Amino acid sequence: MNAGRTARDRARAELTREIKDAARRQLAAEGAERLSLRAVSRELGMVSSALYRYFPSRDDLLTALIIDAYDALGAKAEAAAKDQDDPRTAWLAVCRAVRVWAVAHPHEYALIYGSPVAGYKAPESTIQPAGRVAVVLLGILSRAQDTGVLVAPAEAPEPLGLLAEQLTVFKEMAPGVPPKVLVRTVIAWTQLFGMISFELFGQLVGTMDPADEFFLQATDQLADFIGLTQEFG
Amino acid sequence: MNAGRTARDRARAELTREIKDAARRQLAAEGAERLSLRAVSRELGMVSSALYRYFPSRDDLLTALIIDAYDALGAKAEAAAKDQDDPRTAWLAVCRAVRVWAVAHPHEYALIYGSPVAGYKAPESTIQPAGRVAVVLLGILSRAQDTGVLVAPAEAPEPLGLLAEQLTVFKEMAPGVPPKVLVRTVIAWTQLFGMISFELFGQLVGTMDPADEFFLQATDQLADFIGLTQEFG
DNA sequence: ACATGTCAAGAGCACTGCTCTCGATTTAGT
DNA sequence: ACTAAATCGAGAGCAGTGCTCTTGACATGT
Repeated sequence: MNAGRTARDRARAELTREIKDAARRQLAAEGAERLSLRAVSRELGMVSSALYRYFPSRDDLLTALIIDAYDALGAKAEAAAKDQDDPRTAWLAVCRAVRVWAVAHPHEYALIYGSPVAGYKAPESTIQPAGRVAVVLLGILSRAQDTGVLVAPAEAPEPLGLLAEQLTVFKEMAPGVPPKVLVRTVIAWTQLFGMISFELFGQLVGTMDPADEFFLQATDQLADFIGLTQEFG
Repeated sequence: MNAGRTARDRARAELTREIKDAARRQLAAEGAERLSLRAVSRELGMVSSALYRYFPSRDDLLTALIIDAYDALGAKAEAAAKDQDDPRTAWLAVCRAVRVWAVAHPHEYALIYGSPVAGYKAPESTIQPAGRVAVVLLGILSRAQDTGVLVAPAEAPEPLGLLAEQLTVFKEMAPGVPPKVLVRTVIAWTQLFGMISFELFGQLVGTMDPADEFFLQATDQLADFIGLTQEFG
């Protein structure tokens, strides 16, 4: 049973990886819709039907790519956060890292944050990797709270009713952070990806393109909005 | 030359409309990727090749649907703005109208604000309709400025350099509105569609779903963020 | 050495977008 | 009113797609 022991197991793992690599290359070149099993098989010099031994369907191959993309982005976000001590700097670094990854892998970004692929239902296995960036952001908030550099904005209203209930998931991930800050964090979270999507999907062309300065300005203001104070030397 | 005079012209206009309607039905049922010319032709009881007399390619049909979608959304936004006197109320009404339309037409929303269709390059003709919602929002800002209910936030930094230059387009559409407010408007603009995209594309499932209360809360705070003050009875 | 499970290959089905040709019909110019 | 041009739907056909099923070769564990 030992994983990867027999030659067959090793060959299988290797080929699975090669298929995903080829698929990623196609994804980058053509986009998700034009990802074709036959083209992948052609690139690998095998027959299309053989791919079905490794991925039961095109959707399963897509799922694998989606999970890999979430994980790659999540890893970048985690790395960016770890490099910084000051929570506000960490926040900005994570925002920047997410954008850098997105710009470098636009098709993979579109795969996970763009419109859902037609007829494709995201399986359970994708939701955990999908949450990694949010976990990082909440971790930063939590640390800021602990070190006293998080100052809940006075003008932010206290969330009530259903909205307060919906925060429970986040409360557990960032204990001690005031609910009003959590709401603003969710706002900032959707804002972060909203900006990147607009940039990558061409909505900013003719106005805020290139978006570097706008992005810096926006994430900085969002840090204020959340209540992440500047640290003093 | 008189448009729509001959029987042929009328028949052509009619059929063009029917093709788009059928395509929209397919879009709603299956999504953009699965929009098939053959299926449309089947629904209309004609042969697939005949469709090419009306739309030179599948992409051209998509373009027509995209423009129609932008126009439909733009019309809703304009109507929502016209119904309100108070700028802040108008702002909230437009945000709400955009979301209502998006929820009612998720596939059309995905078509215009989701990931670009593979291999599809948006033609010039789409950029004017694409700007309608932004024009409405800037109009509200401009009116707020004129009536004195727009109070530029003191803590917002003054945009400099490239960022200040990129605002020129918006300055013309909303004369008199301070640059710092324009930057925040763009932030709010990306935020609005970021939230809706997250909601429609399933990123909020398990947390802020349903997103009604969150959306209300967010748009309200965004109004503050921009500087749209509450009006007093 | 043998039965078992796994593998790539190939043929085939029902689709797709798109092109071209073919007559039929309608329009526009004289 | 007659004719030439433009337009139309139909049909065949090409190259591509995802996917299924069968076949024969190979490696695996006993």
